[in-house]
Formats: sequence, C-alpha cells, structure tokens
Amino acid sequence: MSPRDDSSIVDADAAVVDGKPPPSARIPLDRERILAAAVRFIDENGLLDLTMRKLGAVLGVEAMSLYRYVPGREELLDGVVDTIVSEMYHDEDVINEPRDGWQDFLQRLAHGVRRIALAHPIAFPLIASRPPEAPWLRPPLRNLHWVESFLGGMRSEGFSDSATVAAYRAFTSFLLGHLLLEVSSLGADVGPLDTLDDGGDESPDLASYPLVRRLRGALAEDHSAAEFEESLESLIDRIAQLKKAS
Amino acid sequence: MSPRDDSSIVDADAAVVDGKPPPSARIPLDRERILAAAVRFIDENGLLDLTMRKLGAVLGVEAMSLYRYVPGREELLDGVVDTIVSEMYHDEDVINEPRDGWQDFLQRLAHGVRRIALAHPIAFPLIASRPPEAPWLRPPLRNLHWVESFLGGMRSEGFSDSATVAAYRAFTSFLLGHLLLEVSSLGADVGPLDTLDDGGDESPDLASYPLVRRLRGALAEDHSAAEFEESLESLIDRIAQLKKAS
DNA sequence: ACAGTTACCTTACAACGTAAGAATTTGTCT
DNA sequence: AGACAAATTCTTACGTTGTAAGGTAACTGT
Repeated sequence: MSPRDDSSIVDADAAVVDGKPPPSARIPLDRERILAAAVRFIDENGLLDLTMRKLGAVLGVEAMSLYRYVPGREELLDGVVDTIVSEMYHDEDVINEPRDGWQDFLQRLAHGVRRIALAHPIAFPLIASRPPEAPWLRPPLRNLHWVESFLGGMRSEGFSDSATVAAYRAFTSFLLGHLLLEVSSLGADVGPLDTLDDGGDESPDLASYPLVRRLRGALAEDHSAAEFEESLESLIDRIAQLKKAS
Repeated sequence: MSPRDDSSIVDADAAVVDGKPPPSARIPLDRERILAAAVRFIDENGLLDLTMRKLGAVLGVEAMSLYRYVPGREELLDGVVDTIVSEMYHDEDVINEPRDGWQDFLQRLAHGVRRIALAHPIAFPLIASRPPEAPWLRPPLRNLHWVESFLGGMRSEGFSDSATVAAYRAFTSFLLGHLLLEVSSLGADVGPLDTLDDGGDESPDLASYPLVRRLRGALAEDHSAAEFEESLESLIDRIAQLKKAS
C-alpha cells in the first residue's frame, strides 16, 4: 500500500487552488510545499517530532522523496528558518525604507518580526539557535534582504557607517532577547512530550524562596506587549544617541 | 571486553584528586560526575554529538548505566543547564545581596552570567532554548537561588514589588539577547559537523546587497564587551526610572 | 508507441534512546 | 574467612531515526 492510496492525506494539501487538477493528475512535490508543510508541522507538533518520515507522510510521500528537493534534515531546518523570516515580505506594515523617519522605520520592522514570532511560537527558537552562516546575519534578522534594508534605511537617515552597525547590533539583540522570552512563555519548547500538561502547574519547593513565592503571581503575569513597546522606545532613544555621538 | 578494561579511558576522568584510589578500587558513578562529563563533552564536541553511549564511554561505562542516575537524555540536559548556571555559586565577584547599591549588584550578576556564557559558548544556547519549568524562571537565570537573590536585592534597595518584577524581566531579556548573540558569533552552534571550517568563509552572492557588502567588515568586528557594558548601563538607567515611577 | 527523463519508492544500514533482566561487584554479618 | 543481600553495571533487544543505493513507475517529447 503506497501512501498515495490514502486520499485523505493528499487532500489535506488543499493549497492547490483547483487551477488544473484533471482528477488523475499528480502534483509533483517542490521545495516550497515541503518547507511550508515543515513549518506547519513544527507549529503543530514541535520540532522534536519532525522527522523525515512523518513530514513525508503529511505530504503523501515516502521520506526519501524529500531528498530530491532538500539535501538533508539540517538544511531543511535552515529552509524553515528562511521561510518563516521571509513571511515578512508580505507584511504591509513593514516597509523597505524609511518614510516617516528612522524611528517609525524601526518600529515597523520590530513589530513585523514580533508578529512572526507570535505566529510561530514553537518554530521561532529555531531562528535563534541555528548557527548563523555569516557574522552579519544576526538572529532574528536572518535574511540578507532585511539586513540590507536595515542598513540602507539607517544610512539614508543620516547615520554614519559605524552608528548604523552599532544600531544593527543593538536592534537585533533587543529583538532576540524579548521575543525569545515572549514565545517561551507561550508554549514552551514543546520538547519531548506532546504538550505536557500532566498533573498541574504544581510549584516545587518554593519554601526556601519566599520572595519568589510571594511574587510568583506577578511574575507569571504577561505584560509582554507593553514591555516590548517600552523597551523598544528605550532602544530607539539609545540609537538616537548613537547617531549624535558618531 | 568490558569498557573498564580500557584503562586509558578511566584515567581521563582525572578529577579524582588521588585521595584514596588503592589501585584496584572502582569509583562508582554519581550524578555530579555524569553532569560534569556532559558539560565538558558538549563544550568540546557539540550538543548533537552528545549521545548516551558516547557519554558513557567517556566515563568508562555502558550507556545504560547512566540511567541509574538520570531518568533520560532530556533530564540530563536539564541537569546540564542547572550545573552550568550553578557554577556562579563559586564566582566571588557575584554577591547574594547588594553591598554598594543595586547598580553594582546588578552589574556583578550580569557579568557573572556573561562569564558563564563565555566559558561555555556551545552549551549556553541550551540554557536559552530549554523550556522553562516555571514562568518565573526566565532564561538565562534558570535557578531559583539567583532569582530569589535578584528579587530580594531589589526589594531591599527600595524597589516596589511591581518595579522589582519589571526589572527582573528587563534584566533577563537583556542578558539573553546579548549573550546569545555573543556566543553565537563565537563558535556557532556546532551542529552536525564537528567544527566546520571547510573551504573558507566565502560569502554568498552579496552582489545584490551592496550595503551588506560594504559594511561586512565592520559587521564582523567584535565589540561585544564594550557593547555589553554600554547596553548594561542603559538598562540600569531604565531600571532606575522604573524605581521612581513605581 | 517508444525511449528518455523525472519523480517517487523499496530496501538496507548504522546509530540512537531506552525497557527488561542477567551478571557482577561491593558491603555486611557471622 | 565465607555467604548472603544490596547496589551497581552490563547484555540483549526493540522500535525509530537519517540517509545511501538502486529499482520502478509516470510523464515527456517524438
């Protein structure tokens, strides 16, 4: 029994807009479909559950078929990172060059990345933990297009070369820290267990940590959005000083 | 041939301070030795190469012997995280409560965490990517002792509850962002390949990204230390305002 | 209709995490 | 000293993983 016989699986790939599927035609695989399926799989089942065989099954195909389009699992994950970061191309609120000052430009970019992180809370840590292929591709802006856009935007707004570079570094580490913590408080890593909610959120022996115990309610509250705005403001202030100082 | 027969392996575990090894005694395994070996292994060979069998071999033991002290691989990694974070106990520059103001207190703590990150550049991302077991244990401060210390320190310096919590959040995301990027530019993830320096750092098609190309020298420069200091200063200023505003 | 190309499948292997139980070492009591 | 009990480690085994090698089926252009 070939996997193709199970039509209920193939039909899950409903992205074919009914353009031209004369009922017996086979739609060949392609890199995009594979990467899109991988992103969805990670979002739904976690990174650890993503195996070549299971991903194949989702696409109605055996594992080895994927190797015609992707060199291996590691490269597949790189592709997933790229796919996710590239989603920002279709975000209309993110612009390619400043229109109302660099502050607005950076705000839009930062919010764009944040939307991506929130859209893929499980997959986002991948963006952070994959080794960067070049020192100028700092997570989470792992995309030459956006780096170029960032650098160009700042230069065009009167930043010197060195101020631009310093701003880039401050911007990326701000984003990385904030967003990583925000998504990690959202659904965790989904590591080994499939959404572990065994027992309950029973706290361990907080007896010897009275302050943690007293403040644990406040510590569990989620103010990510407001904190993001405030920290971003503060970062922008800092970048403004970089501009002057250069 | 039992692994014990290979004395060259056992002797690699030279941590026995020659206290009392009458030449034929067998030193039993214990959790600490296992975790210490795991940390060293990750630092040297990367996370992906760490398997139960190989870790066993390093300790002169079969894989299954480890399961008497560690429930499984995942928990072993949790233990590794804890071991690394706990190294800060022996850092004399990190103090448990403020002595010269909260600014100094936070500076010491931040530098302590940074030293740990730099001491374990390969293992550090683990600290960031492992799912936190509670919302108040934010990476990279994944240790109840230090969280308690942080909260207590701030409270004792006149911070309100809510300012303390806000400071904690700002502090952790600052550390996470900065240190993660700093170590990632240091030795990368060391993923599948064992220290990949094949070929060269040949850049891809930077032709269509002129600014990245022009600034790539500057972008590759390492100013981590100075940037850390500056950002930390700025963070402390921000926290000072939190104090007043509360 | 037929040959060539492309896309997919089958089979196979080494390495992994780990369950179950056997074998060995160590400690203790006489 | 020897003998039993407890603690520790090893052996074997199973299911799953990534992926190399080569076979088969489906589509293409003639």
